Amino acid sequence: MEISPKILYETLSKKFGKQNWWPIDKEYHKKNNSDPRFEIIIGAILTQNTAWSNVEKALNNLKSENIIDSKKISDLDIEYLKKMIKPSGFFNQKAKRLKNISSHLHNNYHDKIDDFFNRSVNEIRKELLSLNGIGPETADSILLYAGNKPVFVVDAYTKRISKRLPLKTNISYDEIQQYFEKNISKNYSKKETPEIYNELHALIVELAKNYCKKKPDCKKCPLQKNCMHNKKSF
DNA sequence: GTCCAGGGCCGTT
DNA sequence: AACGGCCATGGA
Repeated sequence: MEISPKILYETLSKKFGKQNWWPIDKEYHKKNNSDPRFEIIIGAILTQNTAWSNVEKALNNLKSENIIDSKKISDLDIEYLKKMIKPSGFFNQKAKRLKNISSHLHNNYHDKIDDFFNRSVNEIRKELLSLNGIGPETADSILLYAGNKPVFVVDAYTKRISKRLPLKTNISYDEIQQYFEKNISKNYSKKETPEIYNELHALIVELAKNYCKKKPDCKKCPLQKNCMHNKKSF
């Protein structure tokens, strides 16, 4: 059976249900009158090539000191910040990256995340990519999950699945992204695309963690009928 | 002990 | 343009 991003989304959402990304502690932000979008920005950097369970430990350390805040992080002693985020790994470079984007938001937008996001996707994306430590996936995660922009996030899992199924796309970041966005925007209304991108990326992560692993577990995979990966003819 | 995780940078070819 | 080494912790 022919596979497309649309079929992928329908099949996976039937199998796994709603994913409710980005995982966010809403109670914390209500209590502290802080902006959950900034927690997403921080989390997007901390989770670079890192298991989310480790990111949660780092985020909890920051929350216990109530420093999920762009001004506070840009003022914070970097050695102290390293200690706080240590469980998330790569803490030397990540501490720099966190201070980097925090001071950018503080200096240029006076910590007003609304002003940062209230522009065109292209403008925001270019600005994010210009910051050291923010590549395409981190930028797009911030755009989609914090900014609610219609941007599909490509990660290592998406590349792996695209290659195995295979989907009719090359494996570069931009080509896969355009392929998904073209197909989804063709099949759904403009209003619902951010939500579809949100779910689909999270569903792909779920699929890759449980079935389409490095060593694939194809026996009960929900895409077995669509996938050519372990078929003899392929 | 080994492998892997919701990447990105930098140097080499 | 493409590729490899590097960054680091914690759970399986």
